[in-house]
Amino acid sequence: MWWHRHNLCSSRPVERDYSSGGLQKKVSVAGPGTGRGSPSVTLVQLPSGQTVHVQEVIQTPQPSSTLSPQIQAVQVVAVAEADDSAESEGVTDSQKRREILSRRPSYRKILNELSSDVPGVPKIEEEKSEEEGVPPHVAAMAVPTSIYQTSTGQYIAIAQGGAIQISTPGSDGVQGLQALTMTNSGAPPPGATIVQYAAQSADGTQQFFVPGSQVVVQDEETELAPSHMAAATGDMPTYQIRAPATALPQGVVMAASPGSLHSPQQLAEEATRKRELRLMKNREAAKECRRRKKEYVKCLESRVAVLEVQNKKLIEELETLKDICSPKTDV
DNA sequence: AATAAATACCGTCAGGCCAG
DNA sequence: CTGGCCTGACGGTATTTATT
Repeated sequence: MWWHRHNLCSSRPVERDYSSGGLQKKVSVAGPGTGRGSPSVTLVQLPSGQTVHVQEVIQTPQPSSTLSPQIQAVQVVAVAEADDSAESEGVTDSQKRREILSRRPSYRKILNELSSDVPGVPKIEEEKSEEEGVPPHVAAMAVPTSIYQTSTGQYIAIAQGGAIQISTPGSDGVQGLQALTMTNSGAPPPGATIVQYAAQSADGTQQFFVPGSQVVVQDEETELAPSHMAAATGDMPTYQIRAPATALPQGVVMAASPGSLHSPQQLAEEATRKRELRLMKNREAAKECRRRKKEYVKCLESRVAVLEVQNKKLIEELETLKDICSPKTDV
């Protein structure tokens, strides 16, 4: 069990919720004292119910150490104070809590600030690393206008210029990345099939039928269109992109180009598509955010370890100096 | 082995922040 | 001002650990 004050430099009231599996364990931190020149004292409520005073102490610059002048240490100066019920009651309501809570700098910012102070601390890259989701790969090839995720977890991105990108997320990143360019920029014939795509990858064969602006992406498990499935074999996943029919099976993602919306149904479909896209992006963002948070916590924990060692050394040094300055006098 | 508790992880929502 | 990004909060499931 661990708990931190995440933003060591923050003077705002924060509340940490280390909930897990429906059980909530909270560390409530009330606002620090208002005294400017003196160290600010903060009330911290531990999961056990104990309330402690936490005093923030500005570290003095130590050129020979790994500390930076901005870094604040957290010092527990009193333990087991009686609970302030009024204070804890005030934060139970979700609405009130949201009002109390305020934004803190992102983990990337915080960690980068730390890393600029401490050479040993690695920075969080501004760009996503290669093992992160689809967007980096998509952006590397073409700016996508539509991104779809199939029920099998594969991503399909269709760019403005007609490039189609298929990616299969694997355990350590996106695998089986493939791309093709549409050649049917002219008037599409009535019907579904315009472009067929079949690619042999490590995962198997993939097929695509691209009918102009409005497309349907689906996999083999939900529905098959035998007339278009020239190369569909076995259990290999198959996607079909074609003009939308009437009813869509579960798992089908509808898409329409923004310029061709007419009926309320199309508007609803567009809204659904936008929502799906937003959810997908947010999903990826949440993953990335959690990864950064983990990295940040690791960084803090390593700093704690370093500071503990340093503290120990300083105490030993102090004891040695004491012995030197005041040698025992035998009586 | 069965069960409970703890922990880890995920997707979604809400809302603040910020560049354009 | 707005759209996109980021992240806390929440509720859910899966996995691990402790207890009986």
